Amino acid sequence: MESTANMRLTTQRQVILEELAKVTSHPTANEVYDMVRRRLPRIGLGTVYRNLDLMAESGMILKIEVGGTQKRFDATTSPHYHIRCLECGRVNDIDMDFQTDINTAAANESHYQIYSHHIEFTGVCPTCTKKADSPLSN
Amino acid sequence: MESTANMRLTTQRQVILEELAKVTSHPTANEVYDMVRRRLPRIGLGTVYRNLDLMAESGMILKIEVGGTQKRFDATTSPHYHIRCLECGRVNDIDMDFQTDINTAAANESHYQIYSHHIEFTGVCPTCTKKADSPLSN
DNA sequence: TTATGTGCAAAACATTTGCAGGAGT
DNA sequence: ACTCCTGCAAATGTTTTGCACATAA
Repeated sequence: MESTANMRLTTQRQVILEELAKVTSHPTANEVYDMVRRRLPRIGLGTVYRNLDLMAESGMILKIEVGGTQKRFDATTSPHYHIRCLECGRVNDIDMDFQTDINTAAANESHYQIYSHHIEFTGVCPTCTKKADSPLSN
Repeated sequence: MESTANMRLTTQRQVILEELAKVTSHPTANEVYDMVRRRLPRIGLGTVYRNLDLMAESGMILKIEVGGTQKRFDATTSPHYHIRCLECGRVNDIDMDFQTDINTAAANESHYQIYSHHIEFTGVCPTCTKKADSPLSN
């Protein structure tokens, strides 16, 4: 299930991975496409989607399913939580303790087999907070 | 921000709210549309989307932004968490303690103004677990 | 009466997919 | 060589929107 065995090392895949690793933001597929296109102008958006999904399935990267309209991707695969700005949609990491015991608590309350959990905080990022405070904003 | 003051009480809105309150599942806009259409065959999908969004903004219902491809809606507005089945996409409530102190922990780790948080568990629901166990599944 | 809401259809997005040709092993 | 992968474009699925008509207050 987490095998990279049959994955060819194509130029497109290398560049996608490199570009994703360069940033600490959590770009959408389209943002990755824009980044990669600067180096590979002929790459197709479909290829970016296909490869981001494949890499996420194989565990090389993380596909972040937070609120908002687009999925986001993250080269940091260790478990961590995210915070999303309600104004601009930006997503950042939250460096707090991983709640290891929370799955057990949930297992007691449901008949699901529980695999994992994710916490998403919502709020307003520093940049947007400044904008809202500024007298220029209206 | 949470005012229902200017919202007319139309038949469409009453029915949407009633149908949503009938179920404990967390239907997508399209599922609400199907439910409502049995009583109001001429209602438009756009009306359902518009009203679900308005009701969510006014706090009458909850718009659930979990993983998966569609947003979901919930007539239960008290704070609670959700679990999503990775096989069939179904979403259920998790009746566990609300982690009131978690926002403070996150506030210490970010410069965001934190409004709220949501926890989404992922796993396999009882129905899909049975299917996977069954010798008929392959 | 009149501002707001509705139905319908088209548009706007995000994502997936089919296929002919291209490239890694 | 032989599969797997890519670019391109079309298709799909979800949500939003413009507009003429309808309706709650």
